[in-house]
Amino acid sequence: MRFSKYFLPTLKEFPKEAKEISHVLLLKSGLIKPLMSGVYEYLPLGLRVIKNIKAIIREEMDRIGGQELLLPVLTNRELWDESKRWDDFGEEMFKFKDRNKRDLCLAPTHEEIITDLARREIQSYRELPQLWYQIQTKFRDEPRPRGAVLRIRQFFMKDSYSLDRDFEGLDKSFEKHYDAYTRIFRKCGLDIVVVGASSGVMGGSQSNEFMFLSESGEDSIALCDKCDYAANIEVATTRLQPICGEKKKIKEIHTPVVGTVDAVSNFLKKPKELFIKSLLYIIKNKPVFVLVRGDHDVNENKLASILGFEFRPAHTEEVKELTGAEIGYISPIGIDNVKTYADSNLRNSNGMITGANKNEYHIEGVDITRDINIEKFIDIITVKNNDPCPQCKNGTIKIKKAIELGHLFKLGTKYSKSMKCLFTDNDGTEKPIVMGSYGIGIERLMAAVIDKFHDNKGILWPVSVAPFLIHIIPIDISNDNVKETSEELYETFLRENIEPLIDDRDERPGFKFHDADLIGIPVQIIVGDRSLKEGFCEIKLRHEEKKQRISPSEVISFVKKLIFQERKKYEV
RNA sequence: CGGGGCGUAGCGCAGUCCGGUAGCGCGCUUGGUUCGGGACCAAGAAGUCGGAGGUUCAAAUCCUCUCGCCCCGACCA
Repeated sequence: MRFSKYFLPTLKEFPKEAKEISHVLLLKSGLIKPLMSGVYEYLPLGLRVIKNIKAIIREEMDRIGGQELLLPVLTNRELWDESKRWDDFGEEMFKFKDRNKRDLCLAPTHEEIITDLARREIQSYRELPQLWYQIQTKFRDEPRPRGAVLRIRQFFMKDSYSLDRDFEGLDKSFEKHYDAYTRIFRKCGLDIVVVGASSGVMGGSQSNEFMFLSESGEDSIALCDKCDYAANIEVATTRLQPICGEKKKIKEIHTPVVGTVDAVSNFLKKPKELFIKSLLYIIKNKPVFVLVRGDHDVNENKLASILGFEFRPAHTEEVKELTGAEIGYISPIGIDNVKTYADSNLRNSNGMITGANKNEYHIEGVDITRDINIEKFIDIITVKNNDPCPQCKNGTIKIKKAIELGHLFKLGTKYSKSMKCLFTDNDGTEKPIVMGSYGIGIERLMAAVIDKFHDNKGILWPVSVAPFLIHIIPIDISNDNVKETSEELYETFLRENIEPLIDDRDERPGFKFHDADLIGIPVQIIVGDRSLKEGFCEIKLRHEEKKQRISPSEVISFVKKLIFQERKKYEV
């Protein structure tokens, strides 16, 4: 490709709207352009990267027996009503009506479409298992798109769906994907942490996320510093030492400060873990107390999965009406008609402090078993940095930011049951197909690669996804010697089926070097009059400082060797 | 949805407080000089001042409404 003809609008200045490094470099190096909030145009250079990423994914999906297909993006409401997800997705779905006033939506994912296809076409256990995948555009009306392609409303996703006869089959399909994903991300040069995760609106049992550690990430994950424990903060647990204070009688104490744990603990000069934080929720129109230790917060994601999605924090007035006190001075003590759930870590604690249900008063000496009627102890807190690991003896949890690149779900029979996707097993009975669903966000993957491979001048593409492998930089094209040599190299590489980018623009060297470093093509071949007179070109890897002097006739074989070596780094 | 910021030439911005009919840098066009890390000189082209309404002799500037974008939070496979 000739730079002079290439549509590659690099920016000279830093786009100030961009905060995350991947966002900055995607815009600055002319890979993408914004059209509207959360929707981007993929320019030629960016599309090349996306194609390479897709190729890696296809290779690995095919390797595990995946069959690529293409599904509609435009879908009808009826399908989504069957799984109840027309409502569950809610506003996040792009919904509209056709000319006949029929409800349609742009598919945010394709479980329903796959399930519908399978129920129409799969009849017998003999036709199972199947592993179907698609790489295509999906739509989600995100409340807040952010970080360029980190969270967008129209995006490419590789989604695969496994159809199995039983749960053992599902386990196998799941394992296959686990391996394929590991290979895919390794080929892209990314280190990945696999974490246990919540399945949310997808449903199903086991769910694993493939996380790329990055400060740009929107997810928080809990990692143990001693063992392999890793979980999304939405589901991460801990095992705190129970607080066993002195057994004493409960006693009211005056606390004339704002009713936050922070303020009261400061006022009483008592550590926060001695407090029981009482929160009042309304679950299915009924008030419920939720108790957590003062130094931790409730995890509403856990709350939802245990107590159901229909919940909300109680309003100030409701709290006052029920307890007679402001939020901050409340507790279940003395309030018998409200169910109370406590975090498991509060089990057996005593000598605790909690609200007195009277403004500016707390109670001390609380023994949770003796003084509070607990309906059930449940895992309900958000894990914090330095909490003890729930899995090993002496590990400590560290919280890290991460970008979710892939997600594996064991859907089980959620969709096949509700949509009657049945097959006849060898015993003659009809059974629901056991399903799994496995996604990878393509643009996020691209952003993650940039996040990992960049320096202060620009991107350093790994050869596995690089838009071009070779960037020929003639220093001065008005010099015949330079021009001829670089053109000859260009033509030769083309004949070798390696398409280089050649900067044939009549620009000054510095200008070209800056663009070259910005767009980050792995191998730079610098052709200048000065060095040609001494009989060589300069070869430089973008990610290394050193330049190597190679005579023009040996450039081709030298560069091919270089590329071969670079490729090895990303082989699996 | 809450908080903050911003819409003026292709890009980045000044001008808005205090109203007088639009400017700077980069880029672009033409000519020339240059040419190993974002060159220089000269001449030029290019703007519904996001949109609508209002106040005024006069609005980028004041008022009302509205559309959009970005960032933080809430939310979110």
